[in-house]
Amino acid sequence: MIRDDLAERIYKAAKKAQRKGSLPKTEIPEVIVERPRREEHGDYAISLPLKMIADVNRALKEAEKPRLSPLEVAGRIVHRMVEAPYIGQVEVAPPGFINISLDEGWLAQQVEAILSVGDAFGDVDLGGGARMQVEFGSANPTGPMHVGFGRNLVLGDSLASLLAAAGYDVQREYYVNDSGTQIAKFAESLYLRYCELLGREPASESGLQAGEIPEGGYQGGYVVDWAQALVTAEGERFLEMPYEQALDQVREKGLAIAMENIRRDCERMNIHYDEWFSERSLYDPEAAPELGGSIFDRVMSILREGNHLYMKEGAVWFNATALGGDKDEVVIKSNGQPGYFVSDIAYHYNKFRQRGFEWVIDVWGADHQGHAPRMKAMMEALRLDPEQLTLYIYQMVTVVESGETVRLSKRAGTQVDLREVLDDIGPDALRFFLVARAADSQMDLDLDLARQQSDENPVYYVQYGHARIASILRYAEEQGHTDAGADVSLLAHPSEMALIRKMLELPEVVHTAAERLEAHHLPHYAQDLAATFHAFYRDCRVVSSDPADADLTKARLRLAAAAKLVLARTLTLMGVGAPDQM
RNA sequence: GCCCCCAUAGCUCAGUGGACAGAGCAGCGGCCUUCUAAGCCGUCGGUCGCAGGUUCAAAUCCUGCUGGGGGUACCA
Repeated sequence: MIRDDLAERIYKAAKKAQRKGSLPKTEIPEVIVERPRREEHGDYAISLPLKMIADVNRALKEAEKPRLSPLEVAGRIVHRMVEAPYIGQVEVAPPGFINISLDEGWLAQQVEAILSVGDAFGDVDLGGGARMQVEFGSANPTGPMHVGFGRNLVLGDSLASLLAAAGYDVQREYYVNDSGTQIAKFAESLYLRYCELLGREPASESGLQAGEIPEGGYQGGYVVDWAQALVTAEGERFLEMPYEQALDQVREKGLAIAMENIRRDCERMNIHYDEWFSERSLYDPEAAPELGGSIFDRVMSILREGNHLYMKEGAVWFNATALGGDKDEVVIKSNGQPGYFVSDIAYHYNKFRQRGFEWVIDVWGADHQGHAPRMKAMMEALRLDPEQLTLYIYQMVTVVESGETVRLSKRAGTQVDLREVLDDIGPDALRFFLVARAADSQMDLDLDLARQQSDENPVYYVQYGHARIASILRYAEEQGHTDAGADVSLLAHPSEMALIRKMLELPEVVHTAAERLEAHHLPHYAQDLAATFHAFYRDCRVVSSDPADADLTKARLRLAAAAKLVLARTLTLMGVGAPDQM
């Protein structure tokens, strides 16, 4: 990448200046190459001289030599710089910057370079093929997916795409929480509604009261709908069997409906998982025959052997505080049921020890942030490096409708379904909206505003750019133009150069976004790129009817094709469609 | 109380310790007889929450304060 190469050249130039005696031998800080805001400062700016100046003058004073200005330091570094084909102008600017512009002849050739790389343009090698997992979107399968979870889905999926582009071998996984208290409550609620619809009393041993969703149960209207589906598909047969058996079967049916809903929503969001991992399998000895028992059994014995467990008040606790956690955590509840935390331990044992992921990212909402310290303690207990697990926390989405904050609870049935919003504003606009905000700032989703502004969503601006290029290419073909034998060195117009420059930023954006786990850079770059294309469109006629322009037309068709490719890649990284027509 | 995140234009938000703080939307004024006007051009709009500190340089780092969100369960 140009940015890294430049950094190295500057570093070497500074070293050489020191060797040749034009600069004193001070320590050279890391060379940071930035993209200046202002055009007249070139394509890249280096402020190294300013960072060095204090040390340099201190050393000069000790040697009883005259002081230097940062500008002079910059000049002496530049003097030792080795040329490169991509380097155009190199300037020093007050107070002590080194500004570098790309060579325009080289820039023009990059159109061919981009086209030859094709769909892989934008890829960088940060990961070196390391096997990793992004686990995201793992909503409890006890109801339809809530719109707030859309943020989880979109951030997780875009991160996965970014990391794949950055050279990691990425696996996308959904953790199906198909065991535990929530599922049990959900099954009871569903069973109760089922009885109601059939006008029957719940089985006496259920302890349920007709018409009364139990404490902590699910009140949402969808439970009635799903119960109705059970009635339609299964009739009354669940009432003709013992309660325990009926509850089991109702739970399985309910789970299937919930998962089908979730899968459908993911499909619509253009999210495709490699694996749907069942929590229940952690307790199933047959799921891990090589362990000679369940994964749960295995981690319990590891924890026991590591002296991480103790008894208190009838429950088994994990001693997280001894490993730097903030508080201890219940592993086996006093009723004998395993708590969620032990599932997490078993799950991560499976991820790292059985499946061998080198790096795992769990995408969590801020409402789960309290678990982070215990998760790190868990890694220690499993004798794993805590650095291998990244807990990626995003702040909550609050939904505002008619000027009021909607209280969101799946159990109370007051949530806004993801599907509703998908129907309103569509997946592309929703994805773009959700990915555009940094994960650590909370966001308000004003549904009225979102509906009203869905036509104004910047995603269409970007997609329109792509469609416009497609249209130009179609038109060119109709007019009998091809880009065969094009000579891209004819490209020299400032708007052509600007477009090529912008395209070349994609690898840097991918690098930065992947390194910092910040997907929100993508939509901002996409808008920039589209704007640069629209400016090119304004200034440069691509398909000319004048035979004298035939060569330029060919060159510009190549440029347009490259721009189309880069726009499409950027949209794809966000999971947003790149239409050829609007 | 303690822990985490946030506060930048009317609104929604970008902004690697660097040069005059940006974008979209909203507002105002222009531009279609040639490849898509879902576009382009111009204009209006800022005590970067407040107060200190570090630095040659702070929206950015540190401390305190104010305001908002989340957490602090044998729920997940």
